[in-house]
Formats: sequence, structure tokens, C-alpha cells
Amino acid sequence: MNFSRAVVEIYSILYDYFGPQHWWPAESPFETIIGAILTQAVSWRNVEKAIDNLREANLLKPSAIKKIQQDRLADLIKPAGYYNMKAKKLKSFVDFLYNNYAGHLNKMFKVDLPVLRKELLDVYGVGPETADSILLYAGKYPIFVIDAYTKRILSRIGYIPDDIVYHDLQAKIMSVYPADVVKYNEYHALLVILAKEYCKKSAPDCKNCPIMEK
DNA sequence: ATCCGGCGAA
DNA sequence: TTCGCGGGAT
Repeated sequence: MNFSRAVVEIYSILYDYFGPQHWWPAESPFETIIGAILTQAVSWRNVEKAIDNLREANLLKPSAIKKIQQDRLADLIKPAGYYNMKAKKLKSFVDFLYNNYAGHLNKMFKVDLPVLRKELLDVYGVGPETADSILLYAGKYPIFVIDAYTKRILSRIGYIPDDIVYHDLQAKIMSVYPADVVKYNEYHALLVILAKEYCKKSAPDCKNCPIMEK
């Protein structure tokens, strides 16, 4: 089976097996962006604790993050790990938002996809995956999010080399489903749950994996 | 190639 | 006690 037919087949199996995931788990686009930054190399479980702290402190809005002291912000997001770095990252995103869009996400999300993507990549702490998560899950732009799980799963099955770079894999998958926000949304989320439950880094449960041939 | 870091599972 | 976690900067 070629790459694109495999991609279609895997989606179908995962969707039937796990059901729709309704990502992103957040109450607002800004909360989605906070989560996208906080979840870098950290389990979502820990991010939830950090976001709960921010919610209790009434900090889940750009104006509040803009005002709070960086050290105090770091203290609140400690459960998400790398808290000094991430406090700086949250601050730099909000600075970017105010400097360019008067602090309004709805203005930012009027910018064309390729232009906004480049702008986001220039923000400290926003790399390809975080930028694409923001674009897809907060902005509803049609861009496919690649992460370590995506590479792990597809390389283990043998459809891609394990050292494939971000953009190449993204382009390959996006050529299968051109500009499909719903598909991109669900597919990435389904790969994440598959990796968490079966395609684990150590001791993967390949025998029970829904996408393995039997 | 290293650093950033708390947290829960193995 | 170690391992791995919905990466990115240096």
C-alpha cells in the first residue's frame, strides 16, 4: 500500500476505534494557545494543573498575562515544567499580540495563513508544532500538526524514515487531504491518543494496536 | 548535543 | 530510582 492510501486507511481505523476527539480541550482560543505553549515536551496531565492555576487566578486572557509579573506567572505554571522558560514564552506571545494586533486574537486570526505562520515562528518559544497547533486549533486554519508521535507511529509502521523533517512529513500528509480543517483536527488528535495508549516509546503494545494488521 | 523541570507510572 | 512526557532555544 502506498503512503497516501495508508494515511486514509489509518484515519478511518482510528476514527472508528477511538471516536471523534473534539480537540482542542479548552474554553477559548486564548486558552488553547496557552495550552499549546505549556504542553511542549510535557504530559497534558501536568498542563491541566497549570491551566487550573491560571484559571483560578483569572489569568486566562491576554490582558491579565500582560500585567502579571513573569516570576509570579512562572510560579503558577510550575506543574507544567520548564516554568521559567514557559513564563517567558507566554509573555513573549502576549507581547507579540499587543504589539501587532492590539491584544486581540480576532484581529490576529484575520491574517492569511502563510503570513501569520511566519509571524508566529518569529515569536520566542513558538516553533513549528506550536505555531501549527495555534493556527489549526485556535484559528481554524487548514494546517496539519506534526509531532513526535506522528513521526513515531508512521515510522514504526514503515511508511516514513524516522529522521524525516517536520515540513516534509507535513507536506506529505497535507497532500492526501488538501485544506481540510476537520480532518486535520481529528487526525492529529487521534494519533496522539494512539501513541499514548499503544504506540508508546518503550514497551509499545503492538499486539493490541488497532492499526496493526492481524 | 544540551539545557530546561515537575509529575506520575514503571 | 529511572523514564517519558501533545518542543524549542542555544
